[in-house]
Amino acid sequence: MNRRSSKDSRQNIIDAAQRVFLLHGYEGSTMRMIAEQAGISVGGIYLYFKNKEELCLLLIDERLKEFSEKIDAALKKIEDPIDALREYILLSIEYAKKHNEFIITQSREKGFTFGIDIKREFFKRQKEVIKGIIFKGINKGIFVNCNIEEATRVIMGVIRGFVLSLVVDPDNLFDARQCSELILSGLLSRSN
Amino acid sequence: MNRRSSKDSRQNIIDAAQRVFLLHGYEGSTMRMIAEQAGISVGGIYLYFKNKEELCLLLIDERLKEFSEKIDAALKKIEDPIDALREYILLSIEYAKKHNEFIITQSREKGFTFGIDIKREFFKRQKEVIKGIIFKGINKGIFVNCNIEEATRVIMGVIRGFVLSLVVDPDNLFDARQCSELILSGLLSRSN
DNA sequence: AATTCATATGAACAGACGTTCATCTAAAGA
DNA sequence: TCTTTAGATGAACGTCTGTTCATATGAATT
Repeated sequence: MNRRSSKDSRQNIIDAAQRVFLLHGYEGSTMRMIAEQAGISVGGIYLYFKNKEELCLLLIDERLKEFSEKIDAALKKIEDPIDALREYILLSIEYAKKHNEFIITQSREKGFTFGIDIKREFFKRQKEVIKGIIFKGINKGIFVNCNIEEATRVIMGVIRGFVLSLVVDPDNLFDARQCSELILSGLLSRSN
Repeated sequence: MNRRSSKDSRQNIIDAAQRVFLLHGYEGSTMRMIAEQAGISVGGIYLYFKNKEELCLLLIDERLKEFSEKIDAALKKIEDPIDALREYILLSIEYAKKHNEFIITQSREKGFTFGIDIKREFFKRQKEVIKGIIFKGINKGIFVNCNIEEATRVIMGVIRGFVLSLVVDPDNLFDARQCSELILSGLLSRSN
């Protein structure tokens, strides 16, 4: 039992948990698995985290924040609403490929409460981002004057469709580019 | 301990399981819960079903078959590919509202691959149905000449997006009608 | 009434999991 | 060198779950 920096140990646990949750999901991951991956005892985890749930919630929070920052950074550099929306969809789908496990996490088993506040907050913010892009597009006369709320829901729904397809039918994923073009031409384009 | 018809008891268990899985998901449902709902002892369940997994798989199978039959019956009466596709999407989304618990099923050991063989078979058949509609539409000159495989993937992805939204963000569901119009106009329509 | 049959019961079992905590130990400080 | 500190250990605990199986019981038959 070597003495290690508590900072390192904490990070080791976090990294290990990320890997284990990714492979096995929340319920399928045990603290023993995570401990092994982290190279620390199972009791040692509780020196840093209150419990399994807190550990997972922290990861969810981090990942979703990370995504939001990525999006903000990317959109800051894009002026054209068409390019912005296209970029949003593509980034979303790319991110989903890596972190879908935190979106479809066990909400049902915990009575829809597990991480639900974090996710709701996240969805709310993403919704505002999309609405902002659409609104700007309409103002510039690029997009049709549509129901922004509804268009936003469709876009988010489509991205979620990709997420779920990753999980249940990974051999049949639609093309991210074609999908963004569908939304641009079918939902928002003035060329109709 | 009253004597009951074994047939009734079996059905009671199935009905109860359906209700419990719907509310709590697979992992969140215990055999004790199901037994209570069915009005039978927990050991009594094993007189009819081998185990929890078999009970759930049977339900998944039944529900997906039921849906397929509904779809087939409805499409049999529709000649126009536009109406057919529209009907397909609407029926899918309506059914998802009632039975999404069998599409997003997760177990501790198998994660989302629980029941995956049944689901794969189901997806395969639905894919053929959609492709059939698109193919007919193209032949009649109603739909654009597109990549049928990819169009099918997009359609299935969009429906899955609705399914997942039901679970993680039920307050923001897109409108089924608008969505089917999006697909019709943005993906397949010759009016572009 | 006694026996058989069909259905049911629920305590007990085995296993698994998250968590606790008495104990340990190496490193740092006095 | 001795004491303190910081970090770690892992067996044990309590709880829960799926499943088993010895036993029970009411209805039907003899």
